[in-house]
Amino acid sequence: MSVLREKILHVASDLFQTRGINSTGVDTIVAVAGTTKMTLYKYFHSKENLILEVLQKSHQDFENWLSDRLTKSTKKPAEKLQKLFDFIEEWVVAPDFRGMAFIKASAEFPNEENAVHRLSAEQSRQFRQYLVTLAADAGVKDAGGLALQLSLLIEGAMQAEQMKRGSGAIKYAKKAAQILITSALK
Amino acid sequence: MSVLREKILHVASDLFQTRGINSTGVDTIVAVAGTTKMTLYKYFHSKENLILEVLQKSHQDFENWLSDRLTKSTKKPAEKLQKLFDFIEEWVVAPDFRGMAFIKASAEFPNEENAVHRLSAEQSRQFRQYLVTLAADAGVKDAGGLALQLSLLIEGAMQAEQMKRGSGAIKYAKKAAQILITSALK
DNA sequence: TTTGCCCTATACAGACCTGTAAATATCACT
DNA sequence: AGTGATATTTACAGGTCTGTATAGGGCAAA
Repeated sequence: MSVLREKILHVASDLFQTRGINSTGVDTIVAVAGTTKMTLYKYFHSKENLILEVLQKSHQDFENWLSDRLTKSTKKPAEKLQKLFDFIEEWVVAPDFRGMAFIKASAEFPNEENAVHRLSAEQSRQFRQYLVTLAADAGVKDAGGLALQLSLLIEGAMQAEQMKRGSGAIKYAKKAAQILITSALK
Repeated sequence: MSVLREKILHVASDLFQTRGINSTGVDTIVAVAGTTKMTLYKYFHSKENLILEVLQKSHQDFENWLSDRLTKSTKKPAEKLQKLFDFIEEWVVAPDFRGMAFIKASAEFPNEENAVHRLSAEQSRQFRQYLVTLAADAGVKDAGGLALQLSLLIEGAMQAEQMKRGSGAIKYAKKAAQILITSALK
């Protein structure tokens, strides 16, 4: 894959998170990436297409990172659930954390028929599904229920942290998760 | 206050929620409201000003409604905390629910120095502060902690519900809240 | 040197955006 | 009838947006 293509993806991702998607023009993207619109439109045929690719990359990066981290930390399914929030916290307190991409995207494109909104909803569903397998492997009875609750805590904490850095939301989310997990395992 | 002024506020609030703030032009607002730009700019001197007023109105409407509902339901502080999620659910499942305004606004204006972002953050803080008093009155020791956790659940559930209506997120948020409240009261 | 390929530079079309100007219309009140 | 406040109409200025057209630069391989 072209180096320019990846550069554009990376720059666009950064600008979308820090300035908002609709407030970031393609002119700004190519200027920061050090290329021209012609090249951008060669690789991504429209801005909407670029947005969709940025979303997918962001989501994949996050899920890959989390999944790697979890599999390397322990092999016992029950412990994975316990470690989950440690890694989420690690992700959130990283200096380049800018919020969860699909949450912002769905806010900027509220129309349910819009392609960006649909992808965002799909990614949210996918992430929750990943939590379901974690919970099920750990022996939780209502895995779907616990996964949904944990996803609310995670997405809520990320939302809170990007709204006000250092709010400590993730710390309390972790404590809440501990209680909910313990309760669900009984 | 002028009837046209209120009409503009109402229409803008609706359009901002359903189409997004940046994607809604003032031309569209005045067309739907049945008036003209001149009138809009007489009452609200800029679009940013209009956005800020819409945000404040939305937030006040929500807090007034919730506060009224709670004070009328019971006088025992401990019961208020229990009833809280019943009313939140009632609010969320209403057919005209479109998500929490300040969450979307902060996503569309991520810059921390932006006036809209700052108001959103302030409203988020304000809502959490309201939960703190509820928890404190109910005799919770770490009222701030529980309030933060409940706010994560509420904002997460609202986010999930506006992303996909009828997701049942609020039901599981309620169950989680029950567990967290019980645990915090011990 | 020529061919082919990737990228750049620049300009532009057409649409939409916010905000304003100036003249006109409506209507209540005196 | 006349006055003043309020709202409408139409037009426009100046800017930004997405997407495209056109011409050329740089470089590797034949």
